[in-house]
Amino acid sequence: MTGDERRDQILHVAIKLFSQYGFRGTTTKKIAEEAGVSEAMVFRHFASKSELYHAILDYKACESGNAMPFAWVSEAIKNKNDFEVFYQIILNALNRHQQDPEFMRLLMHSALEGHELADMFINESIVPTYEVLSFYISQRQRDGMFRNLNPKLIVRAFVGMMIHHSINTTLWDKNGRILKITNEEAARGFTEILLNGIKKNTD
Amino acid sequence: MTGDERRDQILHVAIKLFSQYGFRGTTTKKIAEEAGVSEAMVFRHFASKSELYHAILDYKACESGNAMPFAWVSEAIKNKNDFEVFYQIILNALNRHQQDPEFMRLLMHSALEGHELADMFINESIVPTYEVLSFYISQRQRDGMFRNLNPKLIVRAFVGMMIHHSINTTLWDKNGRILKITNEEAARGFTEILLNGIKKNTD
DNA sequence: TTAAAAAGTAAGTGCTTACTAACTTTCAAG
DNA sequence: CTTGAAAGTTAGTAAGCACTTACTTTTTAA
Repeated sequence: MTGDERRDQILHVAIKLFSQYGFRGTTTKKIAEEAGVSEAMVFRHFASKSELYHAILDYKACESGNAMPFAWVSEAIKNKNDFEVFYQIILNALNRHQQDPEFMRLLMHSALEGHELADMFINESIVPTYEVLSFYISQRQRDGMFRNLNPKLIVRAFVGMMIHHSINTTLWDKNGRILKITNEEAARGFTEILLNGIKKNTD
Repeated sequence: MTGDERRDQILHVAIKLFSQYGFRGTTTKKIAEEAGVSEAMVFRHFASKSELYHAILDYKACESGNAMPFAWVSEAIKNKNDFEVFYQIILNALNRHQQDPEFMRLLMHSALEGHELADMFINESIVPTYEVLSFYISQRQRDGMFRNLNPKLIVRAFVGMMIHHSINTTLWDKNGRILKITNEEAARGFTEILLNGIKKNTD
């Protein structure tokens, strides 16, 4: 195996283990074992355990960060298609989290252990969501379409439904013991509840 | 200091450290240091580190478990006072989590590390919430007051707003950089959104 | 007053950890 | 072929871990 291939393989093993056991809970020995090499090889590719963690940051930043947030709903935002705006954002998030459940765990470990991944995610994903959505909501309030609730509170309710459902389906209730539905159904249901909850009663 | 006093003190130090650094991330040496005793004293009171963890379980179970879930909203449920039912449950949860932010962290560490505290919490707190509320919701749907959405999905939306807001205020957005409101305002806002979101449009 | 029980400690044990030095194997270019 | 760099290993190191043993000090009750 070439150097780059091996480096990549070790990185992926590390992502898997860090997401399962956290940074502190993962040993370099275990990483080496799972990668099928000696521990010394891990340290040939990554000077230290925490450099390995930072390599994961870079990798994850490249993988998801360049997704140009909300470009794909800008059309719906422009057309003021309320349902489409919220439905697409939820559905996209649920699908992404389901495809990459490791990332959710990695994120939570990082948040609890106080590493940078959590900050990175908040600044690059959560904060923009709050900004874009609360701007859209206050615009629709000025249009007289939404009731005058605190826009940030509405976004928190929205993000809450979304994240909590993701965490449930990928972490605690994997087999759907409490609730088993498709992402489309969930996205539709949450969007309906939210929109009816904040719309002015004009119909 | 008497034996019981010392035991209690060590227990509380352990709760604080486990909630901060997780089970694996907390050393018995650190616990002893913070308690101002030698490490041997920790092992005199608790045979092992994991017995110490289980003592915390018992302690937390006694502290919160006997709270007789939903006794205090049974009146509102009987009277079918929708607002009061949801408002009281959210407000109570937000206040409890704010008073004891350690518990949220302990819970999340436990969920990620696969310890029993998370299961305990889910079975004794989350599952009953789902049962009581989805029963109430389907009853109100039969009354023709709520729209026919999946009751469990509604509860998930509800719990999502609640838990996510708690986690935000106690973990990530402590100083209210993203959103700063009182628990009463949050509870009122979430309840309004949810109820308007699921009510039949008869007004 | 005294003896024994309880509270507390110092100094370890053997194992695991992140990390390293010194060595061997593989393999493609000259 | 041969040679030299890259891929790989073995066998460590010092520090840190949960946990123990053998000891000293303090408190309490007869």
